[in-house]
Amino acid sequence: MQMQTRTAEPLSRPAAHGRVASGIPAPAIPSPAAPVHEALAVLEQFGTRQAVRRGHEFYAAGDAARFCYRIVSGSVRTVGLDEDGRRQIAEFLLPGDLLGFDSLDTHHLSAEALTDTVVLRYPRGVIDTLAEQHGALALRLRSLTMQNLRRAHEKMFLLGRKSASERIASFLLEMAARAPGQGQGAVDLPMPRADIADHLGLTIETVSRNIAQLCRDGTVAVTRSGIEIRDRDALEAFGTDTRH
Amino acid sequence: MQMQTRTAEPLSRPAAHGRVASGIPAPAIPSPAAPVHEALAVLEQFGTRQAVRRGHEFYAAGDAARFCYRIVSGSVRTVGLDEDGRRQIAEFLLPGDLLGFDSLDTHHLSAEALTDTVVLRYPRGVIDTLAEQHGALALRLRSLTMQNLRRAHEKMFLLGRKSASERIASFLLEMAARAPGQGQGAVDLPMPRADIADHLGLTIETVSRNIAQLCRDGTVAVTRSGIEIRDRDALEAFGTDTRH
DNA sequence: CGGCGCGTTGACGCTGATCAAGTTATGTGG
DNA sequence: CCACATAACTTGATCAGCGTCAACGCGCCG
Repeated sequence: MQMQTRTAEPLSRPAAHGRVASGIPAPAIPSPAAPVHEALAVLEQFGTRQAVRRGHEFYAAGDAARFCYRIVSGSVRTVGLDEDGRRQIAEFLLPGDLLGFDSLDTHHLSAEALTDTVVLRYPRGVIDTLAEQHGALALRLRSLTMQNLRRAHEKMFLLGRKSASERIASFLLEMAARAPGQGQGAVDLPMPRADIADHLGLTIETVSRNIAQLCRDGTVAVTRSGIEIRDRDALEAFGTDTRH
Repeated sequence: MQMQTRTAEPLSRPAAHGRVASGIPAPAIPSPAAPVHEALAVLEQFGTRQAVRRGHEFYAAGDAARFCYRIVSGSVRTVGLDEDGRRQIAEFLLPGDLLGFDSLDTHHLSAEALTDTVVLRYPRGVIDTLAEQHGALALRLRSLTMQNLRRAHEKMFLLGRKSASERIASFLLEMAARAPGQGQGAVDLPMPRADIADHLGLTIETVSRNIAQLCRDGTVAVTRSGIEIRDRDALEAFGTDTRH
């Protein structure tokens, strides 16, 4: 059972039940973090602060794409669901990442908060209008979608051609690269094992076993809510030469 | 050993050897086929006709993205290659399809002609300039990239979550939907089995076996350079209920 | 304390990869 | 036109990687 927050806008909702929201309008907040391209700066003044609780969704597959978001704090997953219940997580989003810029009319994936999350929310209409006038912004948005497309192709390669151990290693290295504290060190994994599995096209058990293996080798250590990379080289080699 | 054609522009080349080309400039050709959106019509006048022989490439991964293309006739594959030699085919392109609109600076995949192919070629610079002025075109291009992104997500689901037989069925149905003569009937498969395998994340043998199975069931029939769908419903069900 | 969500570990079996022939198309030079 | 070479495809036997099923441990919250 979920407690309702007492705020107004019903813009986020629990993944399967009713609607719970916490939207707080806020004017013209300058970029609080993350190196976002200058052409996107024009958007800033139209951003509205919004908080979404863990497990609740920003939007569902099939919803009209009325807003775009930038993550301020917290983390998000974009989820595709099959009629058979099979799940595919397209991507995990961390602070600074942009969300919902990849749908013009209708969202084809749903977006759910992995942890309590705060975002800046931009109305679609404003973005499209601005883009139409501001050529540089339009180009920037196109470039952004292309980056997503490139990442999607890399994921297609990972899913189609890599072994389970390679997938795990790639994933951990990717998360490490995106983490605030670069290089060797702690990597936060705000998502449960099931989400990692559904992202990598594996099962929970396989994910667990491979991480356990990395632990035994001393390549990584599991921490509360994440891992710590002990031997980056070994992690990069995991699955390519460690043939079993 | 490959014979050189005696034309000028070295814009296509054999997949691994030297350079062979057949570029014939042609002014202002109106859309010869395919329902392309009107906003793209402004591009038409800048198109240059180019022929590429089977097995030769339009561009390689890492090349500067100097041109975009529209397929007039023939067929194309976009290929990602790994240092270990593992291959991933991102998509197959048929007449009417657009190629190379998904890279701003550098191509991250290579594009190779599956069969002798004719395209209309557009210079990048012209497209970007036009897009900057012509808001509707910019929007259309963004929408195009988003469509590609959506297809990429569907492919991620296919690769991550579907069984071999489901992948084959999905692929054949997709090709059937894109074929000129819709519905039940002949589907041309201009690509070798190896390409289908590298597209679906399978091996040649598995592809062959599954198609053979469909044949035995009477669901499809193999023709020279393609298949014919005999029972569309059975094909859609293949792998979801036919548990072996 | 007991239930639940999450994670780990083990035993087993199936799907699809691998290895190995063998057969049919495609093309090339005599 | 045929002989030959090579690529493309098919088919079978075997194997292993990973999924499935099951049990168990742990932390959290009511």
